[in-house]
Amino acid sequence: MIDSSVAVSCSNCSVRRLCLPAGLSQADIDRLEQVTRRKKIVKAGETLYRSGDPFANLYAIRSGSFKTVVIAADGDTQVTHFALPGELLGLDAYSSRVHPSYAKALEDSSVCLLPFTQLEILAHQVAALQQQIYSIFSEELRQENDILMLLGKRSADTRLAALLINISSRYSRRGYSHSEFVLSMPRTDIANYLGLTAETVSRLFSRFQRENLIKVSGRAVEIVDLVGLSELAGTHCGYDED
Amino acid sequence: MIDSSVAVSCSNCSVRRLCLPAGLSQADIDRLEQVTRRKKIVKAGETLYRSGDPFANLYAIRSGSFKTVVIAADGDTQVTHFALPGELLGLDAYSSRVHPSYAKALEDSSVCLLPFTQLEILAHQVAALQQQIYSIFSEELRQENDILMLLGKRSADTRLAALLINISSRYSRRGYSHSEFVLSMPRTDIANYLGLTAETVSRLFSRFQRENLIKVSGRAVEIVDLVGLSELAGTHCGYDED
DNA sequence: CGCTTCGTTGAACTGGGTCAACGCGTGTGG
DNA sequence: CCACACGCGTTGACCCAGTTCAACGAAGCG
Repeated sequence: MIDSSVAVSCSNCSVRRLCLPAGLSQADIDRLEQVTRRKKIVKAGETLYRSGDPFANLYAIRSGSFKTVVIAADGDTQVTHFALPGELLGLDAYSSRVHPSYAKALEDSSVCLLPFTQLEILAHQVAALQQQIYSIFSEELRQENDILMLLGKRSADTRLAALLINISSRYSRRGYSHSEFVLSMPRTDIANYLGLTAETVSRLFSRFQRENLIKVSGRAVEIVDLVGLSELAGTHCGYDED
Repeated sequence: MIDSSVAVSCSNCSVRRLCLPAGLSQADIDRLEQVTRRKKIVKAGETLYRSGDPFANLYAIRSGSFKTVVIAADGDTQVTHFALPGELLGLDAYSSRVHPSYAKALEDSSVCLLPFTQLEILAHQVAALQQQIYSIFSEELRQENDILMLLGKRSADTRLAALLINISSRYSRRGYSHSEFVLSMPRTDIANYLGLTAETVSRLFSRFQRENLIKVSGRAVEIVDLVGLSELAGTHCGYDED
């Protein structure tokens, strides 16, 4: 499973500016690389970790994308995140020492393993890294607030609009087009994430297209009227659009 | 606003076992107390911090309760937490250095101020405290997952049942009865939190009483049939029932 | 090819929202 | 000390957004 031939250093990793704190010296980066050397390839549909797995690593996504899913006692599931390159998985496992959710690759993906105990030790020595960890935790909490807001009281069209804008801004953040992208997840996952049904999501895609907000062809999306879509979404949940 | 006469040491604080990591030495506790000496009284309806306030402190609730609320760009609000004694407020403000939500006291309350920069320094010196901070962050994320699950696909009765069980277990954790308690928040806040309307919540309280799951009288709740209520809630979201 | 998964669309149904009335407690001012 | 108002909770009647059920086309894959 673990392919060390994939090993690429942090300093030339395509997502480095998202993973690394700004103020790290070259020496610090070198030390971080010692900790993060192991990479892993995960094929589409494979799980990165399962619910109940012992917590050992955080995972930084280098390429591809994942969904994280929690399973209720009655077997019902809830998609809690769509994770894109440069984002971190596994933070919610620290306190219980067990992953409360599972992460499944939506497409062929590669991740960087961050053994948390080693990271902890390094963070203890490098203040900037420590702060970066706090910052990631905190940012994660803030984003959850946005999702709560979305699921709490919003109509179906608002939810989908907000998701599209969110994903758009996250793609643009990593340097890709913010107006054209290919969703890596099926409609059912989008529906589950938004607390809707796949049918409703499908109808909304059609309606958005009819209203000239977007163009859709399967999973390929082009945002035609960003302003209109943002208005629908209510501007909040725009996250950080650099 | 800040009343230092309220100052009580951590070592005899009634919620200490919730705030403090297990493995702290007396010397470490003494040092922590240096950092956490300032207390604040917040009357019912007053805000502890507002959305947009600069991030300076975390707040540990000593007594009373709070709701945290995020405000969307369009002015719509979402209650994201009900915080009870022993719980921590303000973690989501670290990354942006600004509170993304506001916290309002649901009843007369008192909190303990934790200046984060000082806490950070201390945590750097005391590993157990560092781990406790990670743990609290992580636990917070895990709990958000549960709430997401709730708002995602659950019916109204399931949501309310899950909230009641959640609150019950949190009260029992701090040593109070898990079967009888007084909700400190109005119906409208419960409804907002659960993504429902006050009318629906009210009807559900009535229905639960009719079905002999609970007894309600205004905000006073007695859980009559915990098993039945748990089944309705789907067992998930039971959190930690010690 | 046939089979399965995915997306779309239509038609009918329903859970929860909306609107409106009312009751109860509390606080306030005459 | 009472009258009145205001906030909060409850209940009823109606309605609609989104679900459910079902059919069907398209795309990926053995």
